[in-house]
Amino acid sequence: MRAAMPPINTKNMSTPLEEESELRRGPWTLEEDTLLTHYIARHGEGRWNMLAKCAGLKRTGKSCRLRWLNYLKPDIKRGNLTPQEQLLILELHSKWGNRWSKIAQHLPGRTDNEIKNYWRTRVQKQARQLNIESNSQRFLDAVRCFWMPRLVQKVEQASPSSSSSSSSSYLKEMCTQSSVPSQLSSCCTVPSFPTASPLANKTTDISNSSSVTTQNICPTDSINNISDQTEIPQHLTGSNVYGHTTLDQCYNIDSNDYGMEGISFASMSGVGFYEGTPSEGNWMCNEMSDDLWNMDDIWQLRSI
DNA sequence: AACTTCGCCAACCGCTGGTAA
DNA sequence: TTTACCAGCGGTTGGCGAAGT
Repeated sequence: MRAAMPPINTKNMSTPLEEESELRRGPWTLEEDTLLTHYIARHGEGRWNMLAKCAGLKRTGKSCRLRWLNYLKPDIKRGNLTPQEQLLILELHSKWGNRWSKIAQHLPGRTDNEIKNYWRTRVQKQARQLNIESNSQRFLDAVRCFWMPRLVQKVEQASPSSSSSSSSSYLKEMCTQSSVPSQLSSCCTVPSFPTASPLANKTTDISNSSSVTTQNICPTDSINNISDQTEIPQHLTGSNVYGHTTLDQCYNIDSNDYGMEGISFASMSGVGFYEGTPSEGNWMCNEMSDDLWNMDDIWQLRSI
């Protein structure tokens, strides 16, 4: 956690109007944090504009609210997102799109800002590296076929105490820990990767691989059944999500092609998804910095 | 050691919807 | 019904530290 610093940058320079009203901007100081925290402890949150004045803060109500919700609130969780949380974000984003606050409601202690930042810095980075739009169906497919199984795997690895070998039990646990309803618990089993060492033939067209057993990963119904009192726009759900086919399709990891039917190398090649040899920087083999979605990692899984 | 680039994330901005007057 | 205000949301910016050269 970065310590709050006094405003020193130009962004914090007050305009004449702001000087007149003495409104402060930029990073919060410890003193301001204390003022806000103590005031809310005594009077509760809400009515932010009034709160800002009454607490003696030279901040807008909006600024106070943001500071409280994203930083000072006692139940804010700090540190990296767990694989469970990442998985949940990917799932819920595929369902709801950029509804950050809505997604955050299912990740206790995490803020919409944090999730939004995660998406922008981690997820969209992968999209950039794959040279595809982060909201495209291709990217969605890639997320489901590679990243999510990887996360499920991580969840499994992180929970060795569980007696069940099925990822669904871990996800049940995950759903129990978070506020996600248990409907999600029926989803997500991991594809069993072949045991042959993958690293020797990274350039092999994996659509030719044949020894993967079929298992389902996160049926859409499970996600769709997440309790949701509000209407979900049609374009964000099911068959119309991102203007494409149903979410279910890619969840079926086919025994012959890793569930790659929607993300085949042939279909990728047309958009630069897979072109040339590993040394040419194609998406399979370039050095992705994010170990959560590194094809080397994915290949290594096959030898587990 | 100095400089540059990159990634993270706190905070701001503009917009929207709800509500009270 | 209209207007003004407020809370909340999602998009964007920019500072800082880490990593790379």
